[in-house]
This record gives sequence, structure tokens and C-alpha cells, in this order.
Amino acid sequence: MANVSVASVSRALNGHGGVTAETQKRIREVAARLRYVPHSAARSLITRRTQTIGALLPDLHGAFFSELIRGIDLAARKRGLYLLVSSSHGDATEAAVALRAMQGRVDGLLVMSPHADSAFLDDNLPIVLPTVLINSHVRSERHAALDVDDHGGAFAMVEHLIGLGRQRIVFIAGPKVNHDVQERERGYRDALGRAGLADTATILSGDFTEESGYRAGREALAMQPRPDAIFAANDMMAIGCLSALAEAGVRTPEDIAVTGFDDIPMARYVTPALSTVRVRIAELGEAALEVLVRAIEAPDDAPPEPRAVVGTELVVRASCGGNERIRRRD
Amino acid sequence: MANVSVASVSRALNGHGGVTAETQKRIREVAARLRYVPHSAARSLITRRTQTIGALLPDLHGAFFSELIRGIDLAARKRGLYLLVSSSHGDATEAAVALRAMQGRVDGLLVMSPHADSAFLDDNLPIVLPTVLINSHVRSERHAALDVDDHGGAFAMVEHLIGLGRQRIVFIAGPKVNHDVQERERGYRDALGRAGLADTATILSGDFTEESGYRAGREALAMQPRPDAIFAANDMMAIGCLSALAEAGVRTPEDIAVTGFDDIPMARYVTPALSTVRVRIAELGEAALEVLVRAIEAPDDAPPEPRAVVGTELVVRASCGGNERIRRRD
DNA sequence: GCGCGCAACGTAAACGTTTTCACGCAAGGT
DNA sequence: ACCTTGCGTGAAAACGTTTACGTTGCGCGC
Repeated sequence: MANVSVASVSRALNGHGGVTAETQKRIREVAARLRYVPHSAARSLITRRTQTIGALLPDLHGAFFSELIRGIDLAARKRGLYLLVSSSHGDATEAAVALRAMQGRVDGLLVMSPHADSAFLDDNLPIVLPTVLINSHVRSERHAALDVDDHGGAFAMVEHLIGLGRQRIVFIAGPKVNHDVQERERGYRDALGRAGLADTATILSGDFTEESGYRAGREALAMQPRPDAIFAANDMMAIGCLSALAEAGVRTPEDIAVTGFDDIPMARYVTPALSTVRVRIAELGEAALEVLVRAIEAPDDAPPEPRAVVGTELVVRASCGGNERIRRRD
Repeated sequence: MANVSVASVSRALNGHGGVTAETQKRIREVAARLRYVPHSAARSLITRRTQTIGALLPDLHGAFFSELIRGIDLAARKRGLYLLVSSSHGDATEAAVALRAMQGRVDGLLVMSPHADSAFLDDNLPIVLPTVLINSHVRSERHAALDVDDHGGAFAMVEHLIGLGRQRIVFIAGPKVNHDVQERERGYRDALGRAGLADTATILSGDFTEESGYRAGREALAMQPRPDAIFAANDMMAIGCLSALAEAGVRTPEDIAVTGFDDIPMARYVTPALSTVRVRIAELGEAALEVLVRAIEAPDDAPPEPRAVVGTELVVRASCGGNERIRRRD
């Protein structure tokens, strides 16, 4: 309709040059008038690019999931990339199916899955597909990885408690297999160690539920001597712990300080408001996508970027007895 | 490698018949051994199907977003469909760009956008692309639509309050343009009308924030005669309202009952625990996807399905003075 | 024994792009 | 006046499937 060949249309619309400014303008006008949209499948067929990245996520609820997607989506849109998500797969088999199904539909993959161990990835990922592992415990030479700075966040929180004069700080752990939990516990131990309190380390078990926090709180109350601070591996357990303390007539933070991890929306509303470590989840998503983009653009044989970490913020509210504030850590 | 033509490979792998069971088996084996995955772009090019559906969502945070995606994803995976999401676009221009960009990459579209009015859709949607509108105020003959039963949920809540003997029930509204708010208000008015209390209807303004709920709570306290129940259009405002009441030394629910809408996770943890209306969001997503699938499979000239609605549940906790329970409504 | 039909399979066109290559033409240098 | 250069453009191949159509071989009925 613009009296040119398809080749010129392609050149004009992609701005590759090689066409007069005048013909380019004409082609663009006709294209707009006809509401022409390039057929993406045909384009992908020849370019071997889909302009799409895939996100493989576990069965995640609530704020973490939505913030992560939000960050990824934001960064993807900025680069004109599409986002194919496959979330809420419960077991490794489902994850494997989803992973294989993404083959060929995406230029790169963001994988956050508790099921994704080394063997799993080797079995189901073609070597050629750039992949970024999020919060994964697998240490792979072949894939880039990005984690939350669980260690640093926990370290900062415990150091803060120590700075407030707390001497007997108990840690409520979460599910043992969880990589985040292990790192948070390590941060707890390291901070104690640095203050010369290594031998006071006490770990109560929990499973991330409010219920288990409540039980751990009661255990803590029964200890001799009583701890003067409780650091839970996540906010829900800290909230359960608060109930246990309140029920026993123990004052927070005067008698025992209580802190959590995650800064879920609820943390601000419980009484007393919960001190916690905020994870900048959207930022995690954005950063992951950017690492992935670089991996996609890099030559095939380039080594993956070194493992990186996104920062956390210490959120000081009433439950630990400090002055309320937020301190950002990068 | 299996000594057959590409045509037979295609037939074998797609199970179209026309090949011996024996050759089919052989082809399948070779394919598995070579880790062959069909090139989806090439397939889409010829079949004109992408096996992908797109979801266009506004800048949504928290549980609503994640639950919705979860429902959609679950239903999509069940049908072997992929999910392309584009969320968190702030204004109509961004939404339009996202919408156009999805052209040709998806077989159908799920649109939930406050910016998506009739004109917007007409401008940016090709007529041929099956589309389901979620929680939209536009009444279009061309697209199917699915809404939350805001009216029914609000109606049930107000009826419940009336059943508990409350006579002066105030409603805290949300943003005026919001379709959900309008429907919730309508449910409130209808329930009052049915009980012969139409002339007691009182609307306080709010904007969905906790802060505005707090202000509305103070307004309510100043009214003469004082209301004996406050129904907020969402939970955050109800929570703000609770603070205002507690601050004034007014007892909940004895003096004034307070209820919300949404059943956000926090609702259960405030004091007193908040009675509210739970929206089955994941179910909304699933249902929307299924309507969409039917629209895709229907002949092009078939009329869209009639507008449908997904149910809500009345969640009775302490803040309204009834016996705690959950009542499901379909 | 011959033709017919049918099942199994192969051949090749088609899908809509991008990109390489060739071509024509104008400008500029010898 | 001729060759070179470079730029704008068109022709055609290529991407990897699906599918309409053609071909083959076999069994069966006459």
C-alpha cells in the first residue's frame, strides 16, 4: 500500500536505516492507518528472540509474590520485554513440567523454587537458556544468582538489640530446609559472636506459622534465666510470640523485646508495633531481571555474573524498645 | 533420525492419527532422547494460536493481585495455557501501550483496569481478540465480563447487622469512581430499604486508606444520635475506624459495631477481630479464565456470555458482636 | 489377475517476518 | 567518458512447523 517491498517495510518499522526518511515516514503512516502489528511469531521464528522472559515461582501467597512480580514487571516493561509467569506449582514435578514448557517461548528465565536443586536444573534446563536463580541455595557455576541479604539483615537486627543493652537474645528458627532461615540464623550467630556473646546463642524451633511462634514464646518464658529479647525468623512467628508474652503478662519491650523479619503489612499494626527487617522485594525482582538481561545479551560462553545480594532495611518500631526509625542497608 | 518425514513427526507428536502405533512410539522415543521441543513460534505462525492468554492489570499491591494471578494461573495451567502478565501500569497511556503490545502474542485477554472505559477498549482492542473484563464498570455488548458480587456481599453484611439489632448503620464510602464502591453502597442501601430503614442511610466519605477511616470514625462519633454500627467499604478504613473508636473510649462491638470488606489477612489480627466480607479472589481469576477459554473456542460471531458474578463470604468475627462464623454465598 | 479403496507416509506449500545479496542509479574522481 | 563508490530498494531465502495433497503398497472383492 505504500508502494514498497516488504523488506523496506521491515527496515522502516525497525528503524534499521537504509531507507529514506521520506519513505520511512510514508510507511509508518500507512502502517498506523492500517493498524498494522507485526506478527510476533513470524518475527520470533527468524530472529530466534521472543522478547519474553519467564518467571518460575513456587506457590507463593500475599505480598512477597505480588511485590516480586511487580519489580520484575516494572523492569521488564522498561526494556520492552514481556513477562510469562508460571507460579503456584506445588512440587518438583509440576515445576519441571512448567520449566520445560517454557522452552523456546522465552529468552531467559527467572527461577525461584525450593524444588530447584542442582540436579533438577541440570535435568530440565537447556544449557543455552540464560537463567537467574532467586533466593536459591544451589551454588551453580552455570547460572547467575541473586539473594536477599538475610545474613546482613539478621546481623543488623541482632546488633541493634545488643546496642540497646539486650544480653540474652533467643532466635526462633523456621523450616530447616529453607535457605533464608539458614542465612538469618547465621546472621544471628555472627552478630552474637562479634559481641562476644557467642555462647548465649539459643535456637528455638518454629515453622513460620503464628502458632509455632506462640509455642516458641511460651518456651522462651519458661527458660532460666529468661531471655530479654526474642528474634523470630519471620514476622508471623514474632506476632505469635507477642500473644504468648501478652497472655503471660510479660511486658514488651520492657521485659522482653520481640523482633521479626519481612516487615509484612500487619507488622505495623500489632501492639506493640513490631520491629523487623524489611526486604526490598520489588527491588529484588528488578535486580534479577537486569542481571538476566545482561546474561541474555552476553556471548554464550561468558561466565555468569557473580552471585549478588539485595539489601534490607532495619525497621525499628516499639517492640524492641529503640527509637522508631528505618535504616537502609545496601 | 527416526527415518520418517517431518510430517510424520508432527502427526505422531500431536497424536493426530494417520501413523502406526509403532512408528509413533519410535518417533516419541527419538524425540525424548534428543530432548526435542517444538519451536513454538513456528507453530504459532502456522496455527495462528499462541496458547497464551494475557492479563492486563492495574498497579495492584498485596493479596488481591497475588490471589487473582494465582487463580488465573491455576486455571490456565490446567488447560495447558501460558500466562502473559502486564501489571502495574499507572495510567491509561501505559495501559494502552501494554494492550497493543499484547496483540498477536495472545489468544485472549483478561482485562482489569480502572482506565479501561468503553472508548479506551474500542481504540486499543482489535475486535477479533476475545476479551473478558474483570470488575469493570463498562457494559459492553462485545466483551464478556465478570464481577465480584459487591452488592450481594454488602447486602448480606448489612442484613446481618440488622439481624443483630443494629438500627443506625453508617457506611464509609471509598473513591467515588470505583465500581466496587458503588456496588457496595448499593448493597448497603438495598439492605436498609428491605428492612424499612431506608431513611437512616448515612454515607461518610473515605478513600480506602486507614487514615480516611480514622477521620470517618471521628465523624461518626460526633453524630447525633450516635450510630450503633459502622460498615466500611474496605478493611483498611474499618481498621482506621477502630482506632478512632478505641481512642475515644467507645467499646467495639458493645457500643458500636464495626465491619469491613475484603478480609485482608490483617483483619483477623486487629482487636477486636474484624467482621468483614471475604472476596474469593482466586475463584474470580479461575472463573474469568474459563469464560475466556469458552470465548476463544466459540465461533467468532457468537455473542459473549452474559455478565457473571462470583460470590462472597460473610466472615463474622468479634467486631460486630455476632457469633463468629463464616457464611458462604454463591 | 485386475482394479479399487484405504491406510501410512512423503512432498511441498504456506504462515509473516528478517536479512543477505544483487541491482540500479546518482555522484564523484580519474 | 569511464570506473568506482555508496546508497536506496527489491528479490528471494530462511526460520520450523502444520496440513492439503499425492504417492505408495497392501488387502480385498470381483
